[in-house]
Amino acid sequence: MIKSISTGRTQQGYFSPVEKQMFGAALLADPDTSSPFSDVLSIAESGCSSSLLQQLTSVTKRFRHLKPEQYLLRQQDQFDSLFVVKKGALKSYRLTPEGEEIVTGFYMEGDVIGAGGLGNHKHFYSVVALEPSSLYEIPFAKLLQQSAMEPIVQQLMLKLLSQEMQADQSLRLIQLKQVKAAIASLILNIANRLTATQITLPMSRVDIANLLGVASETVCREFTRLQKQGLLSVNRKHIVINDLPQLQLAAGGDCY
Amino acid sequence: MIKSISTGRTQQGYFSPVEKQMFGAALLADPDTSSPFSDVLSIAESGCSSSLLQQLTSVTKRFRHLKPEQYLLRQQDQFDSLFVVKKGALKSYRLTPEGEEIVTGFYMEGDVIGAGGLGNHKHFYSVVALEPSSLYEIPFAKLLQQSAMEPIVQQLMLKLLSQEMQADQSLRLIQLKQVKAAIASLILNIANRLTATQITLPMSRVDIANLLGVASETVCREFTRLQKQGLLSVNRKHIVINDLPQLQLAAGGDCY
DNA sequence: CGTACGTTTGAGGGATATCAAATGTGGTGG
DNA sequence: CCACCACATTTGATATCCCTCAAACGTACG
Repeated sequence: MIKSISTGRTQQGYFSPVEKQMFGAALLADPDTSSPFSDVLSIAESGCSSSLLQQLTSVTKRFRHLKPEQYLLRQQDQFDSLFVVKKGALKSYRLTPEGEEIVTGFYMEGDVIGAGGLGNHKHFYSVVALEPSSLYEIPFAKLLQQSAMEPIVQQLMLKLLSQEMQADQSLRLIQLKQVKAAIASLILNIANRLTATQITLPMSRVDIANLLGVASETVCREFTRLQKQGLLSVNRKHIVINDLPQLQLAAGGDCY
Repeated sequence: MIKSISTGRTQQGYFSPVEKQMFGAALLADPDTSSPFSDVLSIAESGCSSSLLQQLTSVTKRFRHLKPEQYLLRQQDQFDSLFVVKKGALKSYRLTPEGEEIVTGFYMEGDVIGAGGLGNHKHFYSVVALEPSSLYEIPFAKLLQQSAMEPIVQQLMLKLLSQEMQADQSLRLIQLKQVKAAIASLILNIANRLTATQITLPMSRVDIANLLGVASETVCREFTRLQKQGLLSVNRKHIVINDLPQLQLAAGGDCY
């Protein structure tokens, strides 16, 4: 457990800011249990009680289970549902006209996937599992067809969208950093989510490179450099954080 | 008028993709006129007719007029309203802990501002006018309090959010390009919006640099280089497109 | 055991940053 | 209307970061 990393805030797509409540954990509460909803009341930031979650869990139509390299959805797929990651890790990406992969996000427990496709009823990226994963499926399109949506559900929807928006913003900010700082941020973020100083990355060096828009060799070299400086121990995908304060410093502060 | 640039799609924050209808123009229709709504029926992508616009215009509480360097909103401001640009140009930005400005978007006619703040009721960037601007104000927070929102208005809201999301995505993709390609994309985008081969940039070189995450000198040099290659004529903020096909090529295709 | 693939390391080149200075340009006050 | 100042833009020289091509190295998997 890392005390100083864990700020008690939920991250979206690895890079979300600002949320103060364990928002993701809320949705992760098993739909057929009834008690753990108390965490969640703050979602709508009103006293709206558990009806919100009941609404949601009642519309969580089914679950999806994916093996590594299986696709959750593909670019240009019709938008039908939102997904919330229950367990596992996934990446989303687009292809350039030249066929290069541009990774647009990583998703772990509690993250919401697919909100961006809502506007024009098409997803604009593909999502594939990096490890065995299970997800909640929320039939969003169906919700929209209802003549009048419960206001509290509306608020949740909007919150989901807004969260994905902020995740995108954060990702943009990461990309502006130097590679070393970006990687430090990435490691800190994952460690934060898993509340562990010792993590196993779900994604490859190439995936990280494609997220940051740099060459995979550069990612390797920066990992090596962070290790030589004593901040990390790196062995393939196994990472151990050795000097947390220095790593935070290298990340340029996790302030954004 | 540039034929080949004008694809008839609306851009959001300069970089939005995908929208096929003149979405912005819809909202720009003067609220007290009654006819020019026909363009707009496609917004909700159903045959929902003009009730949508009536809803919207009925809630467009008031207008905001800003002189250059006046602020529309500030980071951490409470979220109350969405804004739609009627005329002018604005930029949004955040400050790094070191006080550097990170430009998060430019906004022109028809663009929507502020959707990202919806989730946690706070705006996460400041927005300032680059030139004399006027905006529609949509009291969004108030809309949310209504016990049941018209489904068609819900759809519009979601579309607005989704559009801002796609704009963010597009911006990320731009940032991954080389500076030359990014600048070419920027010019093409503005020219596209204004349907003119001859444009006056509303933003400074520094603003562009802060958007792309590069040094302002680099932006200058790339402008110069594009001019030397005969693609553009550059005089301060006055830009003339001389070789459209080549410029599109330099942008890496406007495919994303 | 061997192959396939992801990772790591090396050398050289290109793109961009940084520091510095020159050049306009618009605005302000005389 | 002109002189001057403040500021944005442009250009130059050098340093740094990152890319590209290449090869070596492990590690997992058949």
